[in-house]
Amino acid sequence: MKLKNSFFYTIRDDIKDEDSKSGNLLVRSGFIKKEASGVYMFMPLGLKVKKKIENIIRDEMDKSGALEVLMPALIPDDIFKKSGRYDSFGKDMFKLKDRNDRGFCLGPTHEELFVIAAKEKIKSYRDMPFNIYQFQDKFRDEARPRYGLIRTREFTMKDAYSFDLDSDFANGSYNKMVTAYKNSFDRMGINYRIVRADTGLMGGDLSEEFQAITEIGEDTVVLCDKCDFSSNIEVAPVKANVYKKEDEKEKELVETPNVKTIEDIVKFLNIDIFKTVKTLVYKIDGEIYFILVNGSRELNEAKLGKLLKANTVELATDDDLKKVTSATFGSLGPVGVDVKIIADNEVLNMSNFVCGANKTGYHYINVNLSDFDIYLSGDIVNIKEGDICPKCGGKIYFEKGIEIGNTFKLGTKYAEALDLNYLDESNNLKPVYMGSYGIGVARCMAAIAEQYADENGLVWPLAVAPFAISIVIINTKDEVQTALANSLYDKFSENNIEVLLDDRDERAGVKFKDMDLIGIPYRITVGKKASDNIVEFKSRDGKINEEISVNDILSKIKNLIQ
RNA sequence: CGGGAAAUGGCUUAGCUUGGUAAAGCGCUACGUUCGGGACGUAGAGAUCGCAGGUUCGAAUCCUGUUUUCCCGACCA
Repeated sequence: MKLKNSFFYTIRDDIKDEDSKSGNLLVRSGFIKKEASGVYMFMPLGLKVKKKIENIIRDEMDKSGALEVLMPALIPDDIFKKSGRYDSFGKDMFKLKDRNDRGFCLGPTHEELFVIAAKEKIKSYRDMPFNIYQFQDKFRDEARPRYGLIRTREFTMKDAYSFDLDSDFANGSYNKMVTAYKNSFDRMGINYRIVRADTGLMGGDLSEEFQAITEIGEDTVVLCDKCDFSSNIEVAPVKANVYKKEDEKEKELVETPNVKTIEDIVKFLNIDIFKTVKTLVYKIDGEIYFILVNGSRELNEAKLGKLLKANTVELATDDDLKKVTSATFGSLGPVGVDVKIIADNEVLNMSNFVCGANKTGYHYINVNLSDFDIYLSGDIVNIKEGDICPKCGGKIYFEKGIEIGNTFKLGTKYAEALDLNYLDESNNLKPVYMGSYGIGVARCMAAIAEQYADENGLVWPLAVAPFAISIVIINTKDEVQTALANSLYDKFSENNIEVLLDDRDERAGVKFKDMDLIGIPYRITVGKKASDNIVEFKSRDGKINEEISVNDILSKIKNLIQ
């Protein structure tokens, strides 16, 4: 590509309303442009990077034996009604009607369609295993698009689906995909961790996420400083602190005016936060519960929901609370209330603790488990930094992550909902075991931009860079320079090396700044020494900066890019 | 969906408190001087100030509504 007279632009100023590093740089460098919240155009260089990422993934998918297909984005809504996900997606689904008033949606995901496709083939146990995948734009009307390409409403996803006879075969297919994913992300140069995750809307038996480690990630990745434990915080098991058992004292009512929060009570009574119990009020499937956690802990609603096998878990309102006690938030506790009480495991280890007295402005001190009844207990809190690793006893720390890939063992959930069965050797009808596997293509692009950028702009790893080399002509009026630069351009092109020629009539500084901003890995500068057949060779990461003879340049670059 | 902020030439912003129909830098056009890390001078083009109402002799500015965008949170494969 030659820049003169081409569709190429950069923007000098920071972009208003594009605060993330990757979003800002990708827009400034002219790779993408925002059209609406969470909706982006891909410009020539941006599209090139996107395609590179897709091709790496495609290559690894093909190597794993999967076959590429393409499903429609426009999908009749009744198949989502049949699987039950029409309602569970709710407002996140873009819904529309055709001219005959038939309901359609823009596909938020494609499990249902792939099941229908698979039915065409699967009749007998001889028809499996296989894995089919696609690159397809997904549409989700996100409540809050953000961070440039990281959370958008239309995005390209590589989604794959495996079909197997039973759980063991399904595990084999699953592991193949994990390998393909590792290879893909390694080739892109992404720093990532594989973490255990919640199965969420997809359902199924197991979910793992590939989390790119960045400063602005949406997810909290839980890691151990000693072992390879890694988990999304939403499912990280917590090893409850064990406290020294004290002799039980008699509980005592104390006046605590204006004490609302745990911090207030810790200050007011001058006690250790670990001696306090926080009481939260939740409405779970319509019923009010008091939830007890140690004062230092944060409740995990997903864990709570799972413990009760509940469909809806929501914070109770003031009105809900009035039905069970006259006390207000800040003075609630488990003693003397006619409400089911759910306690975190850690609370079971506590004694002589402090909690609200269900009388506004009062707390109890020296409360013990014998002072109230616990309906149910379990692990219902978030792990926190400094906690003991549930696997090895090391120390837990957090990183922020962007979910770039996700793998699910779906089991028979979709096969049963959508009647995907096969006949086994003994002529028994059995449900198919599925797996589903997604990679967010543009998220990978954003994650790489986040991980590799510096103060001058983007720094693409070679594998995903829009071009391997840029050639800058210092003085376009100098015929020697122009001729040399063009001959180098032709030579690289002939050797299938992707090259960008900056032949614009701009001052040298402008071109240098632009080449840095768009992050081309290698740059050749054709300047004063062109007449001596000498050019400069520089790498974007700063590791190489030298003068080199044009006779050596091709072999040098071939060596670098293999 | 809760909380916060913002919307003014292509981009980034000033002006708004205390109403008098728009300003700067960058970018763009022309000419000249420059020319190895986002040059400088001169002269230009380019904005019904998000939209709709209202108050007023007069609204970018005050009031009401509305739309859009970003940030924090909730939600989220």
